Amino acid sequence: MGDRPRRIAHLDMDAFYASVELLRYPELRGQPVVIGGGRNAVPETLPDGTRRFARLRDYVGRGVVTTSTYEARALGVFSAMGMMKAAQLAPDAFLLPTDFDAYRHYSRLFKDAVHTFTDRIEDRGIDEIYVDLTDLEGESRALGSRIKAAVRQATGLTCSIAIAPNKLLAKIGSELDKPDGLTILAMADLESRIWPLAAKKVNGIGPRASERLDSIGIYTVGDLAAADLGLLQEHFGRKYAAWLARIARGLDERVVVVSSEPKSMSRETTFERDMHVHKDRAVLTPALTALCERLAGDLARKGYSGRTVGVKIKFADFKVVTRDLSLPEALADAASIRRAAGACLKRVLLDRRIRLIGVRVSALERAIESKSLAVPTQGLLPFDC
DNA sequence: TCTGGGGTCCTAGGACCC
DNA sequence: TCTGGGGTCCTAGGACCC
Repeated sequence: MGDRPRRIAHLDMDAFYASVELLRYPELRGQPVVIGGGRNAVPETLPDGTRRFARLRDYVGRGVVTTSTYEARALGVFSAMGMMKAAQLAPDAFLLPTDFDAYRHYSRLFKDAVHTFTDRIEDRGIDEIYVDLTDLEGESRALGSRIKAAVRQATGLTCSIAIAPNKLLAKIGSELDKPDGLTILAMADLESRIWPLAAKKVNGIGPRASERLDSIGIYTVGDLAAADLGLLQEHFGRKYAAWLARIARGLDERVVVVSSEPKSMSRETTFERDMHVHKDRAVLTPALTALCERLAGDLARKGYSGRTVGVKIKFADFKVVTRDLSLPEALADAASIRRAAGACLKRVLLDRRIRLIGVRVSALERAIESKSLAVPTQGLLPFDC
């Protein structure tokens, strides 16, 4: 193609899960609503046709908030917050269960709508995408408006879009005018619009890096741009320091990746209470088997097998250990995964109560004809020790 | 009343091979 | 009695993202 400057859009659906729920339950519009309850949060339809909703104060368990409406966010309730803590902040907020089938449906609708403009789309999960608009005609703002209108037409939902010279700036930009935002960023806007932002607003600067930046007096992207490279290298290593220096200048060459193959698939579960390795064997062993069965179902449905099986254990103190086992041939069936997982588990010192167990299959290959591979099962099953 | 589930990528050491 | 050096695979842990 030509040497036109790149034009990259980042599109982010606004409060996606919550907004999908409001399509279904319009009477909750304008209310604080939290998504993340279990089956007991399913609304009850009364004889007169009105619905009764669960309230956050009624929640009991170890779940976290998946999404909340802007009204709930105003009360301090955000994604990933423990539900019990959220219930303290907003006891009267309405609570709904997650319904991933519905969210996947709307995800398909909005992505299909954008596909009518271009196929240069990178999937970034259920509610966001990058779009390479470089080869499209039209001024950025007009193009952005048309895409937003198409998404709204297809789904009834709003999204926020930023169009910028690269993915880094587009991603940051889509947050700047949420919800229902449209932001156009050029390199010339770096100093006025990006440098004032907290460093952790940058995709790739998480809680740990952010904390360490704070500790050396770097709070904003502008601070980062002004920082001495040597200082950054001392604290973050050569590679990450170089990356930090580049992003502070708004530089990012990553391309929009239109298709990719999965690298791993996994299933995990957190128990309602921490499990005792011996006393709760009757819970743990079937739970592990069930995870292997669900994982085998995922692999079969998507047509993959894998050569490496791994287990994950999170103890009551939140310490996580993993064990991997690579096999001579790819496998995909539940019994083989279960045997390999059992072999992995024997290498874990199970000396504390267990909060979570998980199973993963990686080194994936497209399963033409997946063979089941016998892993030697000698001795006791895990948890039976 | 803390802290889910499904992913990706990076690092780093050791084994093993040439 | 001096111990080089790639390359690749495997494993474990951890940061980060949605």
